[in-house]
Amino acid sequence: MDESDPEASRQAAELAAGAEECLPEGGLAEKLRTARREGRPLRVKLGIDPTAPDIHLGHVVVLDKLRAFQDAGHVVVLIVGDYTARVGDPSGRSSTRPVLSGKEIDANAHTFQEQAYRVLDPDPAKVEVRRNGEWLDMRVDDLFALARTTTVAQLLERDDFAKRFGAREPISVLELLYPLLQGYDSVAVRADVELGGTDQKFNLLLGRDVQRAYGLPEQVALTMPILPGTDGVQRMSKSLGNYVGVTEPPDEIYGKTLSVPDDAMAAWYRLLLRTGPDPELGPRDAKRALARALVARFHGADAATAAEERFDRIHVEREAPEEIEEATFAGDDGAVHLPGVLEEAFGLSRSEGRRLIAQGGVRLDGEAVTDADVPADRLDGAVLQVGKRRFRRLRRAS
RNA sequence: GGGGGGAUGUCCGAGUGGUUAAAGGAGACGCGCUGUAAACGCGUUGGCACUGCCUACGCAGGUUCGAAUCCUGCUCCCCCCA
Repeated sequence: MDESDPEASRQAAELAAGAEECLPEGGLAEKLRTARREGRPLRVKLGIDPTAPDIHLGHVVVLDKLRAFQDAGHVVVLIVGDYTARVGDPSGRSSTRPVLSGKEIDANAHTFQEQAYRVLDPDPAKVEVRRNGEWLDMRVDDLFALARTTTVAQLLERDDFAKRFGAREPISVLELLYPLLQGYDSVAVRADVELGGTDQKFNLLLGRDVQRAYGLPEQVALTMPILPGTDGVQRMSKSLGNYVGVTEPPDEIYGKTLSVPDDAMAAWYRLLLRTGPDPELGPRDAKRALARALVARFHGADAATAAEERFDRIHVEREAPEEIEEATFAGDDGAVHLPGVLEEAFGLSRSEGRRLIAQGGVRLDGEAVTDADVPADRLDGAVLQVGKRRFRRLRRAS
């Protein structure tokens, strides 16, 4: 390899820091040299799925890396997978995912972009947003040409395909086509680098084959480690419900972070803060510091301090928070049936409310309620609490 | 074209005529404990002003004193052979 440009090698090492893999070996430095020679920035691609627009911390790991490329003067190409989404999810075993309308995709793409810009530099010179419908809405001849670039055996090498094929589980033809379509995106936008989680490794590498088939230079595939979700085991994902969204309020980000099992804490530190925990701190304080740092990142330092204070007040001191949302209840001067109030205030079903009362999970001004019927006088102005973290101040409806 | 298998509660999954609102697990929720919305233990987990009633096992009918379980038709899914 050409070592005449140590600057490129240095920048490549810096950009690949924290990545799981950066393939091929030396490819990134080579790309940087080429780009410099041609006097242009690298085009760094990320594909996004417009069916689940909310960005969570798992995305942030990849977006942070994109940001690093931007800061080094390169251009990020976000590809909204509108066309692939319109086709619908082919694997839908139990229920077919509803095919999104153009309007929904627009709305989702907009939301995604807005949230992604909390991490990315929104400077139009540094980010380009494209829809793959621009080029995937192709003629059948062109689709045939694309399909010819790859064999079924190649596609079946992908781990999850291989497993499903081995287990005699269904794989639709459309699913097999997905990696090709994604690869064609790289052709269309002339990607120099494509990012993704480690689960994307196959697709990113196949993109190289597709590019080569179209006579284009092959992209570098850069994969980032997968962030475990709040359960500490499975990858963070919206559908698994173990995610922390970047637009969530400070208290949610703080609390959810504290609920992460200790085992996963090191991964969160490494992937989200790019440091380790302070070795002076015990696990509890290390996790609190992590939670503060994450809230501060998306809401500012003051919000982080405030979120911690509220958390301590509710969970450590077991007191009601200072500010409580109000809820009204209808009642004359007699007894009020509490399950109805719970339904009104928290959206619980009445049966659920009854159960909670029976289990001592409902409190009025800190005292457990034992009877489903409560005098109206006792409710007005009182704090109604369900479990540890749901509070409402009651007001009689006038 | 032929043959076989399947659709059960939020999810996975047992149940093949009678204490079955439906085993078990996961998830969720509550209580206790605590270092926290962690871990662990216990409990709850269709709806309804609830010692009762209503609605539920793909959809629509039927048989029966009685059906998730049997029959008929329909819809959808999977596998094998060609």
